[in-house]
Amino acid sequence: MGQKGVKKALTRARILEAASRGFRRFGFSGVGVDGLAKSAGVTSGAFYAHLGSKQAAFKQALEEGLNEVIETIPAIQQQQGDQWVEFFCDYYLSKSHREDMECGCAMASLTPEVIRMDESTQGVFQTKMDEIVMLIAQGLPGEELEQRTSQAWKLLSILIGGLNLARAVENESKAEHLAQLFKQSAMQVVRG
Amino acid sequence: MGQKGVKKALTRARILEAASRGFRRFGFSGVGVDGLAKSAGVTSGAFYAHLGSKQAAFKQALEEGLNEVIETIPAIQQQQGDQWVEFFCDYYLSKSHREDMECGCAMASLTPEVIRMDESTQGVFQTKMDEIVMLIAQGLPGEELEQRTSQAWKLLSILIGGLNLARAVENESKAEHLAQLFKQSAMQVVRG
DNA sequence: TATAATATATAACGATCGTTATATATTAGG
DNA sequence: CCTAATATATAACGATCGTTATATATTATA
Repeated sequence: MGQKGVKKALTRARILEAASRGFRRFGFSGVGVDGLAKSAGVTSGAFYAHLGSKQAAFKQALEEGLNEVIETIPAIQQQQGDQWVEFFCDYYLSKSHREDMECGCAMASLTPEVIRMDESTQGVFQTKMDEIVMLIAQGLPGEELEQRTSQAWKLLSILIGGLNLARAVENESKAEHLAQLFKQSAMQVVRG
Repeated sequence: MGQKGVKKALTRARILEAASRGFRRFGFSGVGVDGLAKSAGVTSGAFYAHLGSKQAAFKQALEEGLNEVIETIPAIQQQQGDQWVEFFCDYYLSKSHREDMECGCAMASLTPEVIRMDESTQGVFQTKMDEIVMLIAQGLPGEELEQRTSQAWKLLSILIGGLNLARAVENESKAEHLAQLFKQSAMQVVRG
């Protein structure tokens, strides 16, 4: 294959990245294939050649977006040590993350979309979320894995719900205030 | 005015109700004006005569949906007494509520949509959410109102995030398991 | 360099989008 | 009953929707 295959893979990655950003920012129905292709610097022909269909593109964008979380969490755990949860919550509810839907965490922006998707796409979501929860649980203090898994799910519900709530609030200082509250709430879950 | 005005108001209510259900189920961009009008038993002409535009319809549907919450919470508080929070959480994360996006709580289904709306619509959201939080805070135990207000916001982030997460999970028994977890988490917030 | 294979663009499809203008029922007031 | 007002339906607008078929570049191989 050689250079050609590499270039093709790069183009596919660029289109998928653009689709991923578009879906996060505008939602599945809020953006069209032409728009997604255009923001990747190609036309719809290339979009379909690489990703198959809009639905298939969403599924792949979802998978890629959750994979990003799966790669990020261990990195944070290693970098931050015992304080990783606080660091993670801080980042998750930070102003910059609140303001950047397009490049923000796929869990927060795509979960409401997944609800309306077909079984197969929901299957991808479920598999990847289980993986994410496992990684979080492994990094939590405590003995019983089951309890740490429960804590991880609780943590996610607070972070996802909290980020969406804070994002929906127009007033910036109010959003910041809420973010602080939700961080407290998240940390409380971890402490038992 | 008489009978004519009454009939008009009823028609408007029917169209708004249909719009509200459609937006909750499919999202703002996931459903069209023709579809909303049809499910109200009218055509787009009547839709525009009564609600003005699709955006305006969303705004009014949002307001009506949050008003429903504002009416429901005091009713539950009065009916259930001290146990009202548990009852509320139970209902909020119940199977029937999970399965019924169309008639379910507007906070959960519309918050992700509000993020993408204009400032004016976000203003409606903010005003109504403040009212809801106030009602919840008034019904919580504890002395300081500020702390109870904080608890109310935390409660909402868990319920909204939790409901969306549980809804996105295809496996029913897993969804039920998560719902139980999120209920625990919600109750923990209230207990301090 | 000629040819085969592949990657992308272009063009078109019918369908639906949100919206407006106009036509047609229906009702209220004289 | 007739007429004015009002409520709703119909029809059309240009735009965009997701998708497919075809044309055109570009590249690899021989």
